[in-house]
Formats: sequence, structure tokens, C-alpha cells
Amino acid sequence: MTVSNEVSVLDRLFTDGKLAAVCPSRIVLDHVTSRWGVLLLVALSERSMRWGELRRVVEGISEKMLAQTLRTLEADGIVDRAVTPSVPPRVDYALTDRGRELVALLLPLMGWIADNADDILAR
Amino acid sequence: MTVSNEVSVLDRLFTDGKLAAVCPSRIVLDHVTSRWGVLLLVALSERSMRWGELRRVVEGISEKMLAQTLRTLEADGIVDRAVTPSVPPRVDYALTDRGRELVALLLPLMGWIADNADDILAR
DNA sequence: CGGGATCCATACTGATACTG
DNA sequence: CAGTATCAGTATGGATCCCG
Repeated sequence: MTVSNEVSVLDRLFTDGKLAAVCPSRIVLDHVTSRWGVLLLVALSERSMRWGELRRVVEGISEKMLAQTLRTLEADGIVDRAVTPSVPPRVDYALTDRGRELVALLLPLMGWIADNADDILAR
Repeated sequence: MTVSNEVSVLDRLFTDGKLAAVCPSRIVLDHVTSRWGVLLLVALSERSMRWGELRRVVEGISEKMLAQTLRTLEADGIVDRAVTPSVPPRVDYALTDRGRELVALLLPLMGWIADNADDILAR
């Protein structure tokens, strides 16, 4: 288990020395790294949230993109949507197990960005 | 140094309980997770490449987006552009130290996506 | 070969209105 | 509260042509 995993990761990503245009990874990558997808996943990383809460926490997102992005993530099995039929209705969004796996890999990246952002933009 | 870094990562990302709309992280995040940014970084992760090489390896990228994305990454100090004045001209792109740091965090994520993409889209 | 400039299609956003 | 529907304006990306 001490194999450098960088080589194997690259082997899995490259096909015939290229990053194929038509492949499942490209589609999922676009979902996950979409402008709002990343932020929603980070927002949900600590706890589940309601619609209105997500709207407030992820500043700048429009209702349209919130709905659209959540639907995509839900369809991908990354986010779970739980409806509590009440008046007024209550809908909670949470990460699935798969979503938590993903976020675990996403957070270090976000941390690096948070650490380096000022420095990068100061150039 | 055994502090759970998940808490601190979130602390750094959230401001006043929110993901601020106007902050350096959001800008850099958009650069890094841009549609083509990720793929270019992965392509350069193993070795430096020439313009035409990147164009071929990252399938589907247009010349405009290749130029634009490379310029952004260069301005961010993530990618280095080395011009060899010859006829025909030769331009090589490589990761900077900062770029290598970033890619080290990006590859595990890409690996997970490659592993799970089929499963995710099969639903 | 390595781009820059231009034009066009699409995607995204914002505002507003409406519903269960 | 948690959305959906619609429309208009804008930003982004893609295709094409051109140049040193």
C-alpha cells in the first residue's frame, strides 16, 4: 500500500494519452466543479440545511441555479432531499454517503484555495 | 499537528456562517474549477507540454479557451509559460511550485470521480 | 506553431409573478 | 416555506478567420 498513487490516478484519467472529451468522468466533473456545486457541497459538509438556509449561506446564488444545481447533485446521488410534509413545507438537503466521500476530498482543496487566494490575487 | 483539519478548513471558508459572495477564494475557486482549468492542470501534472500538445491532450478545448485559461492560470502563478524564440516559435507550459501543490490536492478528487463516474451516471 | 480578433449561440442571472 | 415559470439582459464559451 505504499505505491505512489499519483501514477495510477493518472492512468485512470488518461485514455490513450489524452483526456477524452466524451467520458463519464468529464460529465461528473462538470457537475461537481460547477460554479455552485462546489459551494453547495461545502455548505452541506458540516450539516444538512433547508432550502432557504442554503440560499442564505451560499451568497449570490439565484433561486434558479439553486434548484437546478441541487437537482443535478440529487440525481447524481451526492445530495439527499428529504421532504417533511407539513404546513409550511420543510425540505432538508444533506450529503449522501457518496457525497461525504466526495466532500472529504474537496475540503483540502478548498482549504488550500482559502489559504492561497489572497496571495494569488495579489500578484 | 493532529488537529482535525476539517473544522479549521470550514472555519476558514465560512465567514459569519456564510460563504461570502465577494472574497478572494471565490475568484480563485472559479479559476481552478473552471471547466478547462482542471483538465489543463491534470494534463500538466505529469510533465510540461507545448500549446499544440495541450490542445490535443485536452480533447474538446477550443483555442480560445485554451489561451484564456492558460493566461488566467499563468496570472495566478499556477502555470509557467516559457517561450523559446525560434522559427517556428516554441512555447512550453509547466506547473509552478504552487501549481504542483494544487494538483496534488486535485488528483485524489479526479481519481474519485474517475472511479465513481460510471456508477453515478448509471442511476 | 502559437496565438489574437471577431462573431454568434448558449448558459447563466435577475426580477417578477404565481402556487401548494 | 419551497419552490416553478417566464422573460429580458448579460456573461461565457465555441467556431472561424487571420497573422507573425
